[in-house]
Amino acid sequence: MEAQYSPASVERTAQQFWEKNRCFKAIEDANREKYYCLCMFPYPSGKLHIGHVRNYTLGDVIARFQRMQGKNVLQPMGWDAFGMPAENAAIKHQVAPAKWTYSNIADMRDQLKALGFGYDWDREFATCDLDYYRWEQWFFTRLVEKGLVYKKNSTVNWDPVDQTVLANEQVIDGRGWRSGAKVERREIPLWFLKITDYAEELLADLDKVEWPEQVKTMQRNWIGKSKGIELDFEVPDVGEELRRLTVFTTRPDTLMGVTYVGISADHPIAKRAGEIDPTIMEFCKECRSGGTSEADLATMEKRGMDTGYVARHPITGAEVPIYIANFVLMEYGTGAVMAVPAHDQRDWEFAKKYDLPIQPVIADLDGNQPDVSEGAYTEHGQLINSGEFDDMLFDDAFTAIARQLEKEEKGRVRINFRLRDWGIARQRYWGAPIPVKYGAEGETVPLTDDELPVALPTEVEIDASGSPLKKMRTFYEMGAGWTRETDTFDTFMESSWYYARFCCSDNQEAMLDGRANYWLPVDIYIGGIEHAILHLLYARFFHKLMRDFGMVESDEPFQRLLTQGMVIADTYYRNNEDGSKEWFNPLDVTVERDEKGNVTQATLIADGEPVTIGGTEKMSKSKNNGVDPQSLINRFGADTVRLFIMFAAPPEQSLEWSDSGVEGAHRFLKRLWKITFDHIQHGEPGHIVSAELNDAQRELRRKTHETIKKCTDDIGRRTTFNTAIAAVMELTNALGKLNDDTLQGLAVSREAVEACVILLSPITPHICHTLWQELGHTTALIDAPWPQVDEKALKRDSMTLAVQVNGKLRAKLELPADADQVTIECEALSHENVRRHVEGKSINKVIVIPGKLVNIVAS
RNA sequence: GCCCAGGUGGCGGAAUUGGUAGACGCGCUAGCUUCAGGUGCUAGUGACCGCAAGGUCGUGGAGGUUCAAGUCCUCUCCUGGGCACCA
Repeated sequence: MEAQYSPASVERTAQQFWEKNRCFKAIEDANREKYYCLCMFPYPSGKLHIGHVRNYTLGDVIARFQRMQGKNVLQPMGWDAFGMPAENAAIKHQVAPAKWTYSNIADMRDQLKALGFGYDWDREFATCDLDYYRWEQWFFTRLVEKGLVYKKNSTVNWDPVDQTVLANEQVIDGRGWRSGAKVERREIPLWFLKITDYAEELLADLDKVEWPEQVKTMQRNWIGKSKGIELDFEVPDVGEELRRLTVFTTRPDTLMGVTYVGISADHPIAKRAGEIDPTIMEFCKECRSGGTSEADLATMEKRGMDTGYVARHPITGAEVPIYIANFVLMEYGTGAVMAVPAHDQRDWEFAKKYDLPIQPVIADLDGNQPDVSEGAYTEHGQLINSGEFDDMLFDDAFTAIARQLEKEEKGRVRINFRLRDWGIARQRYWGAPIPVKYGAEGETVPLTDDELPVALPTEVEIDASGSPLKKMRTFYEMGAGWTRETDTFDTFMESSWYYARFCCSDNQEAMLDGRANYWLPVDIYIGGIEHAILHLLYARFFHKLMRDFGMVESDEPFQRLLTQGMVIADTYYRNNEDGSKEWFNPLDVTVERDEKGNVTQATLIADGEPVTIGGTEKMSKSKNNGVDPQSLINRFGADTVRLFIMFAAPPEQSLEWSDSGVEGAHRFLKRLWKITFDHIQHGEPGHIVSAELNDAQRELRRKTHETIKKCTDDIGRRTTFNTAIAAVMELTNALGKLNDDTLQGLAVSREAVEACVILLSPITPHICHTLWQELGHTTALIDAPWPQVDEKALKRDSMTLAVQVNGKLRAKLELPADADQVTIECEALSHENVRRHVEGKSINKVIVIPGKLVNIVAS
């Protein structure tokens, strides 16, 4: 065995062994328990970044651990290859998206291999492969047949200079990112999937999955089921077809406090008012400027204008004004809201601004009328100023008001969802073409099976003015007056079912086959918390669609979910003369510290001059605080990178990058190597004979089995890999302290060394592979079973008890493990320091927590 | 603006069920080893007081519940994620 640890050769050897023996080839076997471990596949943007490394290390550790538990493990990898960055790169570098994407994939695949991840590469695919997206097109046409697809007008961000649709991220402060032009909200017809048909089930089935509670809560809130009343105001002066103005409210108990009605600028009544009054028309136009995102809409200045029309209150018949309000959107609900300024903060602010009446109709539970001069009173309470409904509480008022409205056919109880249907059409090139054709007479028809698939042309030139497909007659002209749809699918479509395709990616005849039911559902799905809502909700929806077509049997795609935090790093910068900042990579900066370790100053190595220390932020190109995984692998090896990433923080938290932390991880692996080397040098151990062990040997043995117990729980159940690594570090520390060359001494040391190697092997598989062989094993570590805890070795003869007086620690007692309550109390009370603190006081109570502490309550 | 998280030594973090706050690592300090070190080893390291024994304070802030609170409750401040066309 080499005395020195050299990661490059160790890693090459291990990776060649795994590849030669096809260790990660997953084969369906009905007699074995399967484990499908999946990480969110990457967008092939160019190079792997540390966030990917974190994600995939987490997955690989779990996959290797489960394999050692005897499971038949599937861990695939592929590429989420359609999307905007490829188009942006095409504009910037004059390279076609397909070429750029496949070249990035080749680079990133090499990097994944260098990190030693155990993927079944035979199942790999990219979503931009025709063999993948053709099934998506086929499935879409089936969804059309089933009535789950429809076309309707929807609002998009329109850049009037570039004459193109912008994504929300391309709208910065209401302006197009490239043109700088003021963005307009424009309505165009788009394709939608009826995800709302599944709203109830998407909500209910959250109870079936083992996901973090916070993610389930976010999804529940997103789906947003609420019970309310849909009710009709009558608009007398607007003409028969617009006479009924419908709103939805979850607070019918406040109905008597309605003092105006707010409508969208796109509402038919607003349009009618605009036809009459040009200032209203102008106002409606202004309401359409700015971005479409909910954050934009929620933070913009609330503005409104009186339409001149009035609405008749459905119960009192009183007339209230109808206002156009810029925060009411036609697409959400009915495009109109009833406003109760006394009990809704947004309505309150609007009423104050436009001097509309504020009428309190809810008192607190003691019947006190609320003060609404400084803000709305939004709590539930008892009704006042509400005529026959006075003194009712929320539930009774809801029922009574609903009954009356129903009787008069002016309203009905409704379950409402916040969730909206999924707009799946994009006016972009680099995506899967939507398989629809349009006839000369305006017919819209899905393509037939023999017209499928629609291949995306890859020889294209791209500029900033929208999709080239719209200019390619060879693409869209189908003959006989038929033209093809030039919109492409939202890329969330591809990421909604790739996990299923991995089960049978070689099938050329069908989207999925029976193998999907062997592997699915995914046992654990690992990826960024930023996907908590959209991607995960769409994938759940798609799974249910596939289930209803009989392609999968399970209700949910992902049984367990692990959401990882982001990777952050220090930032350093200098201010330029023009007010901008120049950012320096942490590698180019040295940090000085005082004798306590506090950072005093940071200087740029290149010129020795100081730089400003910025915050610790998400690794990004713009802040120049990224770390290149490849250079780390070259310098320290993949195992060091994997170890540091798993050690620095638990998976859910953000991970702060630290170069000295990486060095520390490397130091630990060198130490592990040296400990194993030294141990082997000391000769062959005997067999452990429990009865013959001395105290030090017994103690190390107990530590070994405590560590096995803790690591098993930390990796398998808690997924806190940082604490598992810390436990192994403690074991190596204990191991280093036992210098015992007797046969029994070497035997317990051997058990401890092997435990370290095997427990770390999912995390640092290469070094452990080699050390295992050096320890004389003839079979490979990857096929070794996970170690078992010897409960007998865990037994202790004595215990340490903390003794508190009035909750403050005053002494520690070492007592036999089987000491009884009376003995414990006597020993605690007779301790010198305890006596000092209870002197002159009477003891009221003694609380004994077995095995932990004694608290003496004295006064 | 709305929804969801998170704030613990100089730093990353640990404390799993209300029961000894600071495991493990980084950094720093001292010493030893080595021709040398960006090596290895040993010891120390929350703050304050004290020669020591020991004591006081301490988990973003303010209250509260409890024999006991980092952990539970109320309010509040700050940071991060998501908000439907970034992936």
